[in-house]
Amino acid sequence: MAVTIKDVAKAANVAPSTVSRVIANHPRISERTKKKVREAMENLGYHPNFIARSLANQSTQVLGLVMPGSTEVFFQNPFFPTVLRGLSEGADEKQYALQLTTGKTEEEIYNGVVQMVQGGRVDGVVLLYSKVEDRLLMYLKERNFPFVMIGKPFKYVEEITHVDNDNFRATKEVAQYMLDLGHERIAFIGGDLNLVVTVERLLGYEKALRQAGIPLRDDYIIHEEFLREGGREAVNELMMLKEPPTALIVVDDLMALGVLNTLDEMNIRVPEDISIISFNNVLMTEMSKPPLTSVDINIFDLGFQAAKSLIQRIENPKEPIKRVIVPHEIVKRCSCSERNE
Amino acid sequence: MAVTIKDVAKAANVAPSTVSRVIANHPRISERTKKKVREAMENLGYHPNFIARSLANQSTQVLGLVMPGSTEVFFQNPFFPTVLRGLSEGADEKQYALQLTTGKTEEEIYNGVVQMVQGGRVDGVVLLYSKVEDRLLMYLKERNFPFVMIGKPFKYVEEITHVDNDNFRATKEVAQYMLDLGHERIAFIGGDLNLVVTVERLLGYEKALRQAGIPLRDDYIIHEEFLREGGREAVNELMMLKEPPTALIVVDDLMALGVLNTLDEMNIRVPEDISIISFNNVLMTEMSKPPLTSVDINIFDLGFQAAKSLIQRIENPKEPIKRVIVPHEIVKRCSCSERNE
DNA sequence: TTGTAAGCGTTATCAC
DNA sequence: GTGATAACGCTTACAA
Repeated sequence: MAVTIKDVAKAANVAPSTVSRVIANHPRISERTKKKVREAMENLGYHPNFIARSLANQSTQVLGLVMPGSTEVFFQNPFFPTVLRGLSEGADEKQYALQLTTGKTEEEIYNGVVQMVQGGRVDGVVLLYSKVEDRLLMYLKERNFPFVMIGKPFKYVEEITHVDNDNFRATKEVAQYMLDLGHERIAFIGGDLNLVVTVERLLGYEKALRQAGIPLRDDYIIHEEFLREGGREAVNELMMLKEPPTALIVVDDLMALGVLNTLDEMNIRVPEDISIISFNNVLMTEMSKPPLTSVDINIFDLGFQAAKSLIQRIENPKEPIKRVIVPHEIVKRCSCSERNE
Repeated sequence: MAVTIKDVAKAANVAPSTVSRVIANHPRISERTKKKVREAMENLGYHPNFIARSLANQSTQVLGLVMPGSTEVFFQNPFFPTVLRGLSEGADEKQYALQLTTGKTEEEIYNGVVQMVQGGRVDGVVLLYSKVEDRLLMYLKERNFPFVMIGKPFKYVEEITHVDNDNFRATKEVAQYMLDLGHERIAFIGGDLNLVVTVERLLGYEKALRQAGIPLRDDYIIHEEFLREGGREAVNELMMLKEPPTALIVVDDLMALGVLNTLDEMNIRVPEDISIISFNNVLMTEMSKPPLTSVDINIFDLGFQAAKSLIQRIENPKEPIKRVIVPHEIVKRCSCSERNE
């Protein structure tokens, strides 16, 4: 059995409560006893028991991370490890630990989170996504349980602490960039329409075109659920059109890679024949052929800020709801060029 | 305040212990009381408190995951999310949760794990790597704390539960494959020499060449710590040689991608001028130009088996140490061809 | 079959 | 300043 606070107390000839106070660095404890107790702790190799502490405190110093339902797809995306690294650093700074939800289906995940929350395993929860329809979100909101969302809430924007890019503006800028290069036949290859990020980006794209007086075409807007394969599919559809686009806006680098591959097989050159821009700016964008122009959304920061916001929310529940917008930036590489007629 | 076992007891007109027994599905409880209690739980919306349970049981149903010191590099590798998915499924099956260690430096991680372990936060620990020299390993081993390693232990192979590929044999096969294609000038581009996997693969490579009667050349063996950049570096060195190799064995797909890029810049064609094979068979290998021949090491399974082995170890500490070897397979794509003189 | 009560390792509220 | 003691929510002998 491990050495407890009582053992230390005995060894140092004080009461357990005194030991507890020394650990907490309570102010009114004489330096002498502090030293005495600390020595005893050292000698016995004492380490505080988190579980007991959690029970007494009603707080665990653990943050729960919630993946979207389609774990398999999500895990494949370089977005995940990077945001995780950000979360990890943010949590670490304040001495919080990270716990993952497991579960493959949406149902399993929901139940897992409910257990986590009601079971008192975590002090707060990070939603790593934002869906249009989300039971879990409603659950957390109703309980008033501390949570933060990475992405923009579909509803209740003012009532939910979240960390996000301005995806609407980013995509508007991206479309404008293509317009400035002389493109007019600009297609949009989006992801799962249940994700708010897809919606936001689509709206930004539409806005830019509309402002430029270019009519929107349904056949230029495609949504694919899977990343790599999705890219292939989309290109196949678009290139069959009588008037194929000369520029593509792709909502994910991985998908863009699929696009690039398929285009290559079709002997369509990038950027000479068609321009491509995508989102996330993950490592691989540098290594593709040609290197992809991509919007850096600061994934690490998304995670880092989310952890910090959540912890703040946990520790100061009275403070007002916070929204953090992480800046983005178009990183120009070699996949876009002026339109050649 | 949340609803507790006592509230349920009151509502059902039984003692708290009875409620506890119902939860545990204790055999000698009458069906009638079971029903009564369950209804009360339902009505009150009762959820067991994991923390309290953990304290009473001295067990948390949580597994700790330990990253190698160089978190940043590790997170970038597609290996990580895949192994995590495997761990997640393995843990989920037995209703265990996953907790991550945070911390950037090796020192921070070490302390984090010690806290986790001594603080009773986790029932067992997964080491996601195997290093030649490892303080943490020694620490866990000395305490006899349940843990499992993904990779081959450098020492105490018989005494440590681990899940691994047969990397020695795999690399021998890979080298043999190159030999069979007529290559004799085969170079090896390895990773961090502190990782056992690098060592094992190097040994397999050497063995194959020696068996074929081909003298080992120091200048054909290169080790790089970082993945992408490492690939570039290595190619630069190798191609400067008077007798550059005609085949490359690269220990990581990501590194191989860097290799491919650099080669392309040098106008060296793959596989016409040089053949390449790498390890891990991550998604990107299919998408590179040309698609990479790679050794599938079943990363998901490594994680899955690790979780299962660890849980078994936790629940049956008496059982003998287990070693699981996950099979590998060379997935032939387009980056290797017969040697052209 | 069920109830009583001690215990898990802390923290926190009183006293002194 | 420090020491008793109750409390956190659950499990588990031991009784009944």
